Amino acid sequence: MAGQRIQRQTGVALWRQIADRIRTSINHGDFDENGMVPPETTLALQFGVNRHTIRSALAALAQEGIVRAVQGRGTLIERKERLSFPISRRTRFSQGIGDQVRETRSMLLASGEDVASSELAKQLRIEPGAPLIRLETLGHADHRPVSRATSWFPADRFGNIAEIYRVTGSITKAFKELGVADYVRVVTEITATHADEGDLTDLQLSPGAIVLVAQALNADLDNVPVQYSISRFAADRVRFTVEN
Amino acid sequence: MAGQRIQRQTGVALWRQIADRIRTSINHGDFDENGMVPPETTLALQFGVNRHTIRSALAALAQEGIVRAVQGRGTLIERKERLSFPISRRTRFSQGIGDQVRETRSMLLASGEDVASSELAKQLRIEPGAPLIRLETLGHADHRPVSRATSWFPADRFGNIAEIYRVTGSITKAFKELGVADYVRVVTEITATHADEGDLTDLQLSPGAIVLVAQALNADLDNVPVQYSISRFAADRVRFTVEN
DNA sequence: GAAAATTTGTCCGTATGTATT
DNA sequence: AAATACATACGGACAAATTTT
Repeated sequence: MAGQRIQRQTGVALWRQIADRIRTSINHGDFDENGMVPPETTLALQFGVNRHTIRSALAALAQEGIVRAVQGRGTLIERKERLSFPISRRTRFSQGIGDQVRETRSMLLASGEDVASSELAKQLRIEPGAPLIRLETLGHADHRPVSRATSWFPADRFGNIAEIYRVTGSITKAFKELGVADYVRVVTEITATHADEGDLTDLQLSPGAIVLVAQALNADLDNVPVQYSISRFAADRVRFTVEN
Repeated sequence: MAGQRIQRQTGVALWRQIADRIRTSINHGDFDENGMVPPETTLALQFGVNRHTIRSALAALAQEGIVRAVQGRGTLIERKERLSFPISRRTRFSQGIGDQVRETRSMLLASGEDVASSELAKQLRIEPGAPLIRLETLGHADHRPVSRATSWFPADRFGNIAEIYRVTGSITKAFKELGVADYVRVVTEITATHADEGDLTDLQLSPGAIVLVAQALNADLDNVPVQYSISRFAADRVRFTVEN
């Protein structure tokens, strides 16, 4: 790992740039041999900064719960994770990552009624202005938040999906109760952007963090659209895989 | 667009957080009506900062070529773009986006020989230590850089692919000359991270910018792996679409 | 065309945060 | 731990260019 250069006077403090890179390295498995981060003096040399600056970066990571400094021993890696989300016709939140974590949980943040915008109407193949149910959910894996999603459902078919979801905590189960035995992913659109205010609080991120945004359309087995959703994933914690 | 809150003392300067949000809003089409950004005083009020801080943010965006300030008139939006990259069995760089831009171009930055790491060997289904050809390429669309990629090919089959690519500027054509009539995408892995030093120069980004990273495996029609590549896209300029 | 209002550009000074030594 | 240098953020005042009245 040679010449990790860091840029000055870019509006991002050196300690934060370094913290971001160390976090990435940890998730990439660069320090797996020892289970700990290199000594502060080594890192200071590598990044070309003073040891105090490295200490600020490690303090930030310790605050996030990613590392833990032990006097006399070093800085231990507490947690590393990047969950793999397969994207396929059968994409679901919990099933795909079921073998990677011990516990997945989904909670309802809010729900309400919207009218279809022209964009939503086009996707769901309904009339603009038609009533929709909106669900805002937060997905956890092993007690860590990984994604927040907003989903829209045609109100005529799924008028009380919010209540059912609140009880079951699963879209798949809610669909089943409402007569949709199965559903498939039609298309997924993936972009990346900086975390907004809601991401920072809901996903417990720090400013400058990255979110992967997946806009997805699901349809029932008759190919009638049943759900359009916009999900925002903490980019540090996930990867998407597309198998063809 | 209410209450855009901004976080202080997080290691990320206010002007950079604000610049990132305005860039996102521009790409999202929030200011399409006038083709310009709201006045500095309005933005200062919205973000709850001094006008000077807004000016720093807009100066950064002007530096990127995204906006242009005109005294007395306002701050005009110069450019917004997000190319759509379909990911499927038939994924290629130029063909998928061919209808979105006037000109695509690909250039060879560097080439060389590597030996297969354990990870690369596993992906390409060859022995670790086997010789590989490495190509580093830069993809342009309409004279703007959009992606930089590093690709590896088994040297026994594709010993002089670098030369052929240098002439043709196309992986597909190079494969054809080397006896691979057609090839398909086996799997794509998508992550997002902050731009590194190479991204900043090659893709003309500013620090704190985001890159979408696609790690892809291509195989010939006998399902023998022929290429493993890691491509880094300027996240502001692209979106990936997965059709199932 | 002239005046007023709007909007960006530049200058001053002060306080706090960041990074090095 | 303390001193130093630079970046960041704020506040105010005024100039310059453009649009509106």
